Amino acid sequence: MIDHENTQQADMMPPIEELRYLILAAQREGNRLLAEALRPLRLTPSQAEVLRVLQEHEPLSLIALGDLLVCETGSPSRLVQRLVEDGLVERIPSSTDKRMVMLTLTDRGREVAAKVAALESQFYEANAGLVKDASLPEILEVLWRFVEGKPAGMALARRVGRETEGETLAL
Amino acid sequence: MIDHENTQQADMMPPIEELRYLILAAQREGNRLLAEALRPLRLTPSQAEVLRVLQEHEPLSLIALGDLLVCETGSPSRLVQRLVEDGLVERIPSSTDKRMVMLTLTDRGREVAAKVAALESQFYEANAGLVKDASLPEILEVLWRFVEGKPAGMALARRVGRETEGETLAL
DNA sequence: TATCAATCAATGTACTGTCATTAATTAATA
DNA sequence: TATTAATTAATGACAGTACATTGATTGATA
Repeated sequence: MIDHENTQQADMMPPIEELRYLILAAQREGNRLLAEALRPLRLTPSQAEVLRVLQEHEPLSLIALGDLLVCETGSPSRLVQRLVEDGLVERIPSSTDKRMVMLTLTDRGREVAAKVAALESQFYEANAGLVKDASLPEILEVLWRFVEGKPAGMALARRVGRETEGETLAL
Repeated sequence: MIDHENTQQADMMPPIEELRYLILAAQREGNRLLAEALRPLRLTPSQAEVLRVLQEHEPLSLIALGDLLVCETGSPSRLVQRLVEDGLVERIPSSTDKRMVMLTLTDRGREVAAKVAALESQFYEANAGLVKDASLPEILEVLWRFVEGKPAGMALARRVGRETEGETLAL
């Protein structure tokens, strides 16, 4: 008999569905924690990601920034706009290609980015205990398989630090 | 010497940060895939979650629904509003408590919910291959540890199907 | 019963995220 | 060179998400 609808264990959610919702839940709650930690800096998690990416890769055009962000797919114009208004990021029209805008951190942007990095380190340390070192690689592997080739996965692939090796990227 | 800032492997992202962004990326891409699959039904993933929860737990007040949703924290008034407008959900003012509104699926809502369930099954089957059965329990455990006690985690805990056992819940 | 606190739903506000479209510019091709 | 296609950034539209507040109702307490 097929365990289809109403057997003894009826409404038991299948583990794969459980995984889907756990990923959703973890993302939401992680974001909440991070948002709270970032509030004193008056930054949202997405804005913080922009600062951190610029910190490590500036100068970047809008499209190049977008290719490094996990938090957004399209062109992050509006995300950057607020950071410019807040004096953390500077937009310099490219002289060679009049379509492009080059983004750099202001001095204040650099200071704030450093604070973000420190906050994030704290956050990671606080939560490192939840993951046994042994299981971490397996978890990473599964998640990588799911996102590889997709926009957010490709953005992350460009950022995990294998840039200098150059063989796995093929941008 | 502490591997602090600029050694050989300088900008290597720590695995815990990699995990954070992988969870973000997986959530985003999963949502995108699901949104695409749901488009023929003219439903968003959040709306689909409401239908599925109602399918298994109706009737529900708005607040009780909110306590079962992973996709949202507050009261899902507006989320439900669209489903009512589309004729999938019905709102019946409670007679015993005039503050409450009881939500049920319409006949069409039940049909659509069944289609959603079928689509989701397809989605899970298509992606089941990514997870080795062996590693799934470990992954679930890690994610559970992270979300437990938090709103989204509690919502999910109420839904994974251990309701009838009753010992792990303590709502 | 009268008062106060808690609960439920709704709503305002701001920001996020996705998709589609537009305008300007550059690159490719006839 | 002239035309067409592709690229870059910006923007409009819409739904989602978070947090705070409001108004009505109910429950608890004096």
